[in-house]
Amino acid sequence: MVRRGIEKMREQLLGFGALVHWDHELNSSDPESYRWSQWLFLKLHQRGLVLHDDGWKIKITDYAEALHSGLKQLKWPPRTKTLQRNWIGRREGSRLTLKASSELYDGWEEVDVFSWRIDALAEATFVVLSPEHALLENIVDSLQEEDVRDYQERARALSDRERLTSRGTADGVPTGAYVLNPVTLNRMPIWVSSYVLPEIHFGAILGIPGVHHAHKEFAERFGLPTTVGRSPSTRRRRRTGRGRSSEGGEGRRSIQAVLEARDLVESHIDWKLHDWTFERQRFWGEPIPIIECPECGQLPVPEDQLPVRLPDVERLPESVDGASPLAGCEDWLKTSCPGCGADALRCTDTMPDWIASCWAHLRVLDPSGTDEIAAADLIGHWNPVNLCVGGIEHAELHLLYVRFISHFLADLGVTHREEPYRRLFNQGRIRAPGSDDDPQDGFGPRGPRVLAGDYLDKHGADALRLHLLFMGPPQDHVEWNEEGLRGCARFLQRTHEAILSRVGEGRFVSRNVLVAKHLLIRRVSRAIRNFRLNKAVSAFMEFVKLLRGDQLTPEEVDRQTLKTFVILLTPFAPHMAHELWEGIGEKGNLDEEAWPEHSEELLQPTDVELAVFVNEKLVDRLTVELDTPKNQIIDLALQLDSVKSITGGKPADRVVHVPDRLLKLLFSDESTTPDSAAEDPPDDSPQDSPQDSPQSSPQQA
RNA sequence: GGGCGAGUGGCGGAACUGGUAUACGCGGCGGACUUAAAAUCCGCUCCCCGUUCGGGGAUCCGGGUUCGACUCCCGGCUCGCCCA
Repeated sequence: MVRRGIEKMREQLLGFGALVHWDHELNSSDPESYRWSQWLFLKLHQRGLVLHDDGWKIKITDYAEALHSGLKQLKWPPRTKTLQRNWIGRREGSRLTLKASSELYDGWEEVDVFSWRIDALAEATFVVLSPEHALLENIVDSLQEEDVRDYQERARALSDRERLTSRGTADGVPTGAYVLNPVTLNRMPIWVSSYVLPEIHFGAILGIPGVHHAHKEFAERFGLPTTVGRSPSTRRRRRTGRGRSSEGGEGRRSIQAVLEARDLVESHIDWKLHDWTFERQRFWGEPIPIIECPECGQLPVPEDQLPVRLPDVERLPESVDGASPLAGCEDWLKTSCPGCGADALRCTDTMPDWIASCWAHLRVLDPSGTDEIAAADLIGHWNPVNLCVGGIEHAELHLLYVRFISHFLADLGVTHREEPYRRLFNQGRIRAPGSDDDPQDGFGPRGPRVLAGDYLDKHGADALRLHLLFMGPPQDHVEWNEEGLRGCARFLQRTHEAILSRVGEGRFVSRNVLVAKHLLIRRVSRAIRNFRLNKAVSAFMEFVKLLRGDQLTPEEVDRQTLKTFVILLTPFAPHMAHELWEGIGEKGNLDEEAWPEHSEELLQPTDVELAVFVNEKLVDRLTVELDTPKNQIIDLALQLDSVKSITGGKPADRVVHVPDRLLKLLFSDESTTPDSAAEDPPDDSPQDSPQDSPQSSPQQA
């Protein structure tokens, strides 16, 4: 089935005129290919980056700092970088160790909290723990114990999303326990709320209602104190949001120093990023190359025994109790321990599908090599990827994982660059109309599909390509519509006719044609550089329109212009371009033609048309030579009939001149509106016009 | 709930660093060719008022900065995307 899908895809790409290096094709379902996922796992395992407690995890958090700072050098869209940065969630602050106890509890427990506003510690009034917090085992007051148990039970049923969603209305229960505020020595009550996730901030939040709005809401809802009785000196600190003012900074440092001396606090960087859950219970994934031996425990599969293939099965085994279906493949499951040779079992978990795309950009360089992921010289030459094109939906996960693995491989010495993709472009998706209305009905996971093949047959590959590009800026999501497709097909026909009918007609090249040609080169090249391909298509359309219009005769369009046009068109409509290339009698290989360059000098006009404004009104246009001095332009403008009819030939009170663009003549009210001037009260308004001349009746011109 | 982004004609969208809003295409209307239709070609097409000239109003809404704002700032509304 996979093979059939690939065939189909390949057929469509060919039909679409896509240029693909087929000898670099990578099929991640091929064991010889997915062995590299397993190889990678073994390397991570070797370096101690694989964790196994509740499940398999990869310690991506070891690379948090590198992934955060590595973003700086990348030429990526700013918003994608922001998404990454937020996802990694670096926050500098302090880890504070507090003493916790309760009425009936004998002694003190320690609890760590994170805060980036330790300077406001004196204003802290409560602490909230996540329901999973270990401290809850010990110190919950017996009166509250049942409530807390219930609450923990309920929280377990919620997804992280549901827990975070409740922020504004976060619920919670008191524990009856308290911590001591080391500055004020006040007892601060400990609460439990599902809003606090166990991975973040040590699973404990220090409630400072005076600083954090959300804390204030929480405190008010449950009748917790929002201020401290006395007013500590730190209250003076201004609310500067980020706490970047020198005042706040100093306050923070001094308190920090005092607490540090008492060993209660230390600088800490908190990350939102958490370790990568690296297991799935699916059949279709790379098996995690681990063998469980009753004697030796978990051992990695030796590298020379890779790949661990998926078993050949007629039908998928049922998955029992949420275990992987692989647990039902007995022959596959049973193996021998690589350590002692005894009977042992394979790990039945498979890897997440993100993993293959973490190394694919290296493997495609050398997909048939058997000894290494790719030959070192090829990696040296091609890595990192110059440009990666992918949807914005990959901004967090894929791009984070591939960067992590790339950093890791650089540490291993496999590559010499940490970052995998130097440049990134996020293209949008094309959605079928009404995607959100009926998301059921066996459509794809992203809504109903639009099948390229249907349209290829109808109007041809070139028309479809142009239409796809012309629908909108490539970085935006657009809704599919077929309407414009005919327009593109029509454009191609007109182009065909326009070019071929001019073969052999040209006698010379006029300046107009030359300018149009260079303008086209500039527009198309720029559009490609900026990924605004829709604008390139517009440029072609305008050029063909000009060619066919009355303004140009066939005699003034030389052969070189036709040739240039065809070269520019090639990446957009390759089939048409090749046909035209032959049609205009060119023999060479079109694909090897150099990309045309435009001349900025030639596009510099000798005359420019200025817009002439009187106050806010566009009144006329004035054609002058380039670089005509301002005074001269003003004189010319004042003599225009259109201007005189309004101003009566008076000089302007003020002039704004934007070279080569516009000239704006500003008059005070009285001089342009005779009626209102007459009605104006005698005492003069404080309008400060430079030349103070309220002659109230401008004559008609 | 959070993060991010976007709102321009009937529709997709142009507008370079704040400087003539609506390029290009679709759709619509009118015309040409045709026995007729399709296809093709030509013209018109932001809205309102007056016959053309013309006048007024429009870039989601409300403020601000500026001679000048789709563009910059503040507030609001709506929609979209993502959330291991």
